Amino acid sequence: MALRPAASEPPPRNDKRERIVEAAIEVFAEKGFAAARVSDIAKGANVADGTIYLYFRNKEDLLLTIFEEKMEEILRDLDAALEGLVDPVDRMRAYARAHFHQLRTHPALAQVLQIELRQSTRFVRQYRPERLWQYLGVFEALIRDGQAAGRLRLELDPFLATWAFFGALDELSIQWVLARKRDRFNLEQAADQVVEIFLHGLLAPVPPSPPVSPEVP
Amino acid sequence: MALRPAASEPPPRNDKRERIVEAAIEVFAEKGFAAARVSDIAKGANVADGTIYLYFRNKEDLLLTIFEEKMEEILRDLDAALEGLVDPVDRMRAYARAHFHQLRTHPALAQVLQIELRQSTRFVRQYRPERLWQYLGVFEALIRDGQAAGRLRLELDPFLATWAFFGALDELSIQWVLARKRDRFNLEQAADQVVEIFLHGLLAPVPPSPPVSPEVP
Amino acid sequence: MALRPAASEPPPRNDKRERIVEAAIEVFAEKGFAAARVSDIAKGANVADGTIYLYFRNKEDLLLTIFEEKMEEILRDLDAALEGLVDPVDRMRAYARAHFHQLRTHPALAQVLQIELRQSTRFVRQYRPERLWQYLGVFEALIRDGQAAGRLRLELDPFLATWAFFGALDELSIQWVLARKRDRFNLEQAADQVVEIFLHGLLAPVPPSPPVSPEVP
Amino acid sequence: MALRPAASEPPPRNDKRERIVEAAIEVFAEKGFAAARVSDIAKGANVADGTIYLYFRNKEDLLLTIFEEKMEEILRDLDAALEGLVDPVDRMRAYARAHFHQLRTHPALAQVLQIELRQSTRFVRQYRPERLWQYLGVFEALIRDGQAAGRLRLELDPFLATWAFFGALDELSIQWVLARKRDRFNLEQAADQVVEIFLHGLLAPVPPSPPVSPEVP
DNA sequence: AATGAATGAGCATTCATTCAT
DNA sequence: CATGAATGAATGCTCATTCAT
Repeated sequence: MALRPAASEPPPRNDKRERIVEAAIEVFAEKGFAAARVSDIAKGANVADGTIYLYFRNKEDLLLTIFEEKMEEILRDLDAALEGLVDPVDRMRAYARAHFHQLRTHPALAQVLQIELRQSTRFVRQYRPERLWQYLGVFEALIRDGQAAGRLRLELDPFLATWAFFGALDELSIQWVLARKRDRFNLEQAADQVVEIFLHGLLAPVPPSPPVSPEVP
Repeated sequence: MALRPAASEPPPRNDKRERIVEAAIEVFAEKGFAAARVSDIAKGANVADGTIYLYFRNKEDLLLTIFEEKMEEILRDLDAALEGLVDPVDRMRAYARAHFHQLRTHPALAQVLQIELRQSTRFVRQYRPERLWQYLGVFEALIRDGQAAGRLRLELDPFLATWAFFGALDELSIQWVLARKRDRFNLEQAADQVVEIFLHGLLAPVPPSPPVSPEVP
Repeated sequence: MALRPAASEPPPRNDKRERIVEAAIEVFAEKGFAAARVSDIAKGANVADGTIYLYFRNKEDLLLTIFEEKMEEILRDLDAALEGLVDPVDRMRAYARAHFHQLRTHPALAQVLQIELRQSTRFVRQYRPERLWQYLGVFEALIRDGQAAGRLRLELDPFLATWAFFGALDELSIQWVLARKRDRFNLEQAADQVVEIFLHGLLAPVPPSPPVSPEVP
Repeated sequence: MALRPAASEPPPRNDKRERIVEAAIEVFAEKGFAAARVSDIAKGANVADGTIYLYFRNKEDLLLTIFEEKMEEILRDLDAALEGLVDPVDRMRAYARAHFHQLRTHPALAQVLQIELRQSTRFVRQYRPERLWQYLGVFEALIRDGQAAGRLRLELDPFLATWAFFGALDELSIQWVLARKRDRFNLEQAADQVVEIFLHGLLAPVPPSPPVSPEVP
């Protein structure tokens, strides 16, 4: 009698649903949301077209589901990455690295979240992406904490700073995703530079006030 | 015999073409690129459907044309805004303000450039947006100049810094475009804060090195 | 331990089958044959979708079964209603009343037999509704008997008369079924009037031949 | 050289629309409304599928349009057939003959109006078939006039009588339409018999009161 | 140049039916 | 017998684009 292994992991309870989601990520990434055919996704998942509609209301629901479920995973990873770090500077760096690490390890998903999701009118216009706000909220909290601790400047609006930081990461992400030669891009280094900019700014430290007196002989 | 007035201003050489472009901006902004019907644009421009195809290859070409032509205007405005400013800091501030000023004065166009343009698979994937690079190039040059002049830190990659800065502006732009209550957002202030962050960073200035406790002998 | 009552009545030998038929009548009547989903019927009958196919070949077979089985009941009722009546006039009146009584007491079934059944291409075009002919045959026999007995006019084709009578009843039935305010309609009175028309016709009796001779003094 | 008649009738102003209607009648009659494919109709009319939607909202609209427009023609023909006839009996006979004449001369249309139209949920349940009421109204008025003139019995409800008469005609029409061997059916004769029944009823005239047996002393 | 009627490719979605359990 | 998850065929309709006038 075949014993199931002492339930270490629950067996893929919903094999088909999972396969559909994964296939959809691939197809959306490859062909774009609008051009993706439901039947392509079904083929990719090795199910019948109609099966998709047992699990998802329609094609767009599938896209939004990818966002919801994958963001949840990403949020968990982010929390794990920041765990134990208290210094805002450390947390900021870990945040940026986690963002880019996710990107590198799941490029198709990244493509979907970065590009395709925005093709959904409903997502961009009507949907309130709670998970995205949680994601940003982690950064915003980090800034507020840093301000409270006196480590970060009080005169900067945490809300603006958060969007600016996210925008910077996001733009670089998009460029990386779109870049044909992704190697040209060092994501880790990019993460560090962005953090560096946001921490210290672009300005060169004021040179030790060059002796004002002219070099007149 | 009707004489044309002594060409003081070039007569609106192509009235219809212009009307189509403007109508397209409005319709794309309102309904989104995918949902916008060519016949809606034609109606808005007061021309027949077929007329659009005398001036544009297809619907997407119309979108790309909006990008090309409007970016050209925007670039001219940007150049004008930076004219005479030499200090990288001044130029950076003027750049951000010009960016947001454009946004406020042409919200429908902003909506199209920020949101709808990205719905075009071709734009995002195949098109080489030369004009966008010019736009970014102005900022990149500014950084290189600042570095050369010793005003900006040399260890930062101008390319990364440019994308990061543009991403920050862009993200805030999107949020402003999508925000229902746009008043809640002060664009001028946002511009200054973003520049402030990129110049000085988020870190609070190191407190004037609290007397390190004297090297008491 | 729950004992079944000493089989006074044969236990509903096929509970499920019966429930499916009744549910189908309700669903067909409410949503129409075409719009009725098999799963709706299954839900109404509290069985699984697949169970329906253990008892019926397909959805249309279910409709035809309703016709067959219910017509059988209706025929029994009709026979009972005419039992003992020999005079063609009495039988005709009883026939019409039974027709409309059935209508009033089983409106959902009436809706199905009157309206939905005709939506079935197969029923209308290919099916030879034996039971319907039996139903009509009762009337036709009644006419032939009446003719044989000298009570009814010989020059009228019993076949045509039967269809005409049935058509009259049927049209009034449809109107009653479709009428929102069914009360406005008195079915018993309608039955009597239809019979009256078919018995005596619409013509006013010739006035007692007004004394042909002029009232000349 | 073929001269067009001095613009007596406007040339078929909308060739395509007309062709679509005629093709739809044929296809609906042949395959039934539900089974009729829009592309079949388009093919029959020698137009592209999409062209149908320039003239009709959808497939059902096409069906209802057939009803509306053809009933209008039929009503005109009916009026013409009754023109000049004043006696209710004459009018009744002409009505029945016109009904069946229409049937014989346009069997495909008859099939659609008799059978397919009833397959349209919307027609049967929601639509108020004004044209049908006009058609019936002609008969109802005829009865009222006859009653007013003392020719028809006052105690019969004109409304019921109308539906009964229409039902009789309609049922015979359906049988004729469905009959494979239509010849077996003599429509003119059927018309006359139905009228005969509705005028005089089925009852044999009371035999000249057989000498009630002599008043034997 | 301008028109707008006509075209027809293209695809998401439904739901009756099946069949492994 | 019963289940209900899975199947996949089948099609009405839209709308970007064309082209005869």
